[in-house]
Amino acid sequence: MRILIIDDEPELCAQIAQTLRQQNYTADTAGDGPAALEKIFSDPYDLIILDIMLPGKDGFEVLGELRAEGIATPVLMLTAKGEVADRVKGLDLGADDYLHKPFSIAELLARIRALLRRSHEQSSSSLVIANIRLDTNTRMVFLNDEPVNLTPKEFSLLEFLLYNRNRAISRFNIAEHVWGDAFDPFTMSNNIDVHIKNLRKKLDDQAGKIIVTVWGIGYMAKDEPF
Amino acid sequence: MRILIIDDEPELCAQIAQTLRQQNYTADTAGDGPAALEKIFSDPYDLIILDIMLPGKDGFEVLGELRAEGIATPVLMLTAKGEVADRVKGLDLGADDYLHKPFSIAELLARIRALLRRSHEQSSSSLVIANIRLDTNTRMVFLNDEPVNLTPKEFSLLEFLLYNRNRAISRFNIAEHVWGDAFDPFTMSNNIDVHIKNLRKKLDDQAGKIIVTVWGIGYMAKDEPF
DNA sequence: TGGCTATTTCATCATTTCTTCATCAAAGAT
DNA sequence: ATCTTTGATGAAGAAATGATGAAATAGCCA
Repeated sequence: MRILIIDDEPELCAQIAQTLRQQNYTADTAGDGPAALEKIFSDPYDLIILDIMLPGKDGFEVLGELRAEGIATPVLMLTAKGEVADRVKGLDLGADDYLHKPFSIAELLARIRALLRRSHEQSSSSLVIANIRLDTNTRMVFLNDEPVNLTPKEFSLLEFLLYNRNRAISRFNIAEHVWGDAFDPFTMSNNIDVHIKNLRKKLDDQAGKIIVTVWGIGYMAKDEPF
Repeated sequence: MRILIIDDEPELCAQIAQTLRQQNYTADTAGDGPAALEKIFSDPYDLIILDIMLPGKDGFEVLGELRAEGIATPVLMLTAKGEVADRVKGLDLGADDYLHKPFSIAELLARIRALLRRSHEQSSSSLVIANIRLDTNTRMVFLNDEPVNLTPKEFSLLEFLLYNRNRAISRFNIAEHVWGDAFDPFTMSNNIDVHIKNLRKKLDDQAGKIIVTVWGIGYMAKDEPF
């Protein structure tokens, strides 16, 4: 699950992002409206945490632009002001929930779970491809109904590939989603390739039948032998 | 057993919560309807203690929403008014029992036990895994039919793991369920790990055969050696 | 209060996972 | 066919995570 945190206090952003990553979400941050919108448009998120008070373009404007573009991602707004007027304004614009600063991390997590459940409640928690089944709830993966032991990174990587099945995914995209902010776009290492290799090995994907290499682009999880 | 107390008097909430924790329940509290619903939806409880008089959304509304969402958790309603009308209204919505304020703690505990017994009487009170048997009623644990002496926290932890057998459970999840509100998400201590260690020792789980470590996530109680 | 037990914290060690790097293999271009 | 670019692989060091023993603190009961 990808979550974007939009707040002008870097420490708060970092703290929330770190907590979310510990919960196995993929968390990105943005310090102002334009940066946030750019990230959202370039690749959609599952949830957006949006502070009302932002320099330049404020939270309401960001929310308004989002909805105007037809992006229906759930938005959890953070507010220091407790006025009803703000609340109403946000609701009109399509905010999904509110949280007043200061808040406890426990409460934030509870709201996030509630919003994600609400928006995803029709979807199953199992991603299946060929003889592989990945359960996003229990974080377990089965190969021919036998559990496979994946490391956290391997799991997230496979989850992301399956989530985008039959679509070629660039390494940059993978890094962005699976590693989030914690990834260095200038690294020369072939870190991702190594994880792909390990995944293939564990999934007995000897000929790269399931995780296909897309030359010059990246990788793809393939359903059918086309 | 997780119990949620919904009342707008913080002292009463705290007092009940403390009493329940002494009885080895996991008790959370909520001061108003929305906060309560949030908690209930984000993770179900075994019993809900609900005051009728709440600021904003009253107890009946909360109960109505719960049942509308298909949540069948037993609800014990607290009421200061003794009217028959209220009683009928609550029963229509699916309240399971009533208690008139002021009440004695002893009576509250008796009702709680009765409700929990009633809601769990069809299900067995024994959780068995490998050569370990845990009885949720008597709070006793047997290893090869020999009683094992577990502390309250150890028991709750094992109970929770067994209740979620063959599912990887995160430390956060464990903390949330076994410690409830009384847990600090920012603690740096490895408290849970220590309890796991002690459990393994007492259960003679030398190679971590029963309580398995799920790297990067948490722990899992494993049935079969797959 | 004092003594007992349970719980939490802390420091350290052990293990697993992640990243990097060097080298080899494969695909595409000329 | 050869060259260039891109991907695959094995191994080693770095980093992160978990296990453990012991000490400190908190909670309970007489």
